[in-house]
Amino acid sequence: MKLHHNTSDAYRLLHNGTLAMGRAERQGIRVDLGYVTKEKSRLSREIIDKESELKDTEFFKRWEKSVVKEVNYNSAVQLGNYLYKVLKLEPPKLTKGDKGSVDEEVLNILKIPELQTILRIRKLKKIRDTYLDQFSREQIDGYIHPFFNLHLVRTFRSSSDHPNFQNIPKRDEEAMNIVRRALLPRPGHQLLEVDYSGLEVRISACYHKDENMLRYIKNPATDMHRDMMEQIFKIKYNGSEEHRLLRSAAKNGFVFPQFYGDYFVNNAKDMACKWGGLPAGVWKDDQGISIGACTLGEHLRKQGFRSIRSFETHLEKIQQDFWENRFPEYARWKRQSWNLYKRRGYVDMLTGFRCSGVMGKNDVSNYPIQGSAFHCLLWAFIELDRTLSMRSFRTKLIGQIHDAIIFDVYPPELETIAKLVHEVTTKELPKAWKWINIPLEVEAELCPVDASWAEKEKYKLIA
DNA sequence: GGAACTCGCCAC
DNA sequence: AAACGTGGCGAGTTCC
Repeated sequence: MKLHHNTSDAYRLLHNGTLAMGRAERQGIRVDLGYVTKEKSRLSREIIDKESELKDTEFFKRWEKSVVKEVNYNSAVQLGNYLYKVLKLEPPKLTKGDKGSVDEEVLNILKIPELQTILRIRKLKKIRDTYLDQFSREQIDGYIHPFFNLHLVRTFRSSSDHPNFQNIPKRDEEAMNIVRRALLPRPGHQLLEVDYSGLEVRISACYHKDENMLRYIKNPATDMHRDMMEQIFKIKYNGSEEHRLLRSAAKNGFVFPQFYGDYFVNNAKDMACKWGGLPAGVWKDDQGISIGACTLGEHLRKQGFRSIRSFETHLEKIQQDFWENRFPEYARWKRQSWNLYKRRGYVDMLTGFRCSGVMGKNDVSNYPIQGSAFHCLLWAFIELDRTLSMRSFRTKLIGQIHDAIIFDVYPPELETIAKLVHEVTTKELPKAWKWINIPLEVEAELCPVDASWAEKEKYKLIA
């Protein structure tokens, strides 16, 4: 596939973006090296403990007897052989290469206590070897300098490496705390993160201009994920913890995958496994969906769904309704883009970039949205970087995560910075790019002075 | 000893 | 008819 920055606007964005990224790269991010060293050895101690716990089991001794050389419990191949060939268990799920999978989901399903130990070790190793190790390896005088590449990604998004600053743990509480605790502001400064809310969904609306989608975006009283949750589970949203969980199942298990081009069969399976706590295997059969204790399963059973089949059929209808009635203009835009691509061999982005070459149906609609959503962030990043250097602020931009900017803030400048960021990201950008037909919103998080990136708190940019 | 592959897992 | 988009990186493995 080929990419072109075929307008001077697109060229300038890449040119100025590269310069701005370069400045952030040179600034770098401060690392607490003493902490990293101590934390790595603490993790190593726990790994050794768990290891001896594992090696002490009958499960492991049988494994040792089954192999000629030494057992490596970190090896997916060896674990797969042991579970599915020696112990002759039925693989609940296969990998892309058609072998028995041994990922986290599968190991949880198998209900073998020793596999929990392996999962624990995997997690600790991930934290130590992928994140903390990278920080100590890449740091120079106590600062890491992640690269932000603008020339590597098919969609004209960015990527980051050495170390990758764009995949630092966030959702897993423990991993998040351990890893982010290592990243600090400059002495006497504080870290600030500003995120665009729902940027890709909003940018998609700039392409398809779907009336119903525009209503959802423009009216803060409405919530498409809540509506989808009510439709899928046939209940009225009441804001309880349970209902919030079901809303997130609807959002991340149906709405977003549908936008990206997934379909109801996968949605049903995925929702059942991830939010219903159900083994993947049983979904192949026409088995009951109330196995185990699970919120989602409970609700579905109450609604009269007795099998995966019936839930699938239900989601099939919802999918139909989703594209035919809820977002018909979005669906039309997807079809039109695909037809246009088939005639011309390329798709253009609203930001002046062109993707051409062999693309799949989903790519044709996903690439322009993903790319130009990032370009919004990039435009704001360039503008803020320019203003901050021109006015000799001591606050610096130090990184970017697709729809978020990370600042190292000099506290006396905080209020000025907050106003400026809000102005540039939500007001100036739509003035510069007339095709933005929706309001843009940002959310911010701020760490206390001298506190690590683990200590983010919600922060209002404007009063 | 390195390239290229698979698998698993982190982010948006 | 077909069926989820973009990355980086570590460990294990195989091949040259």
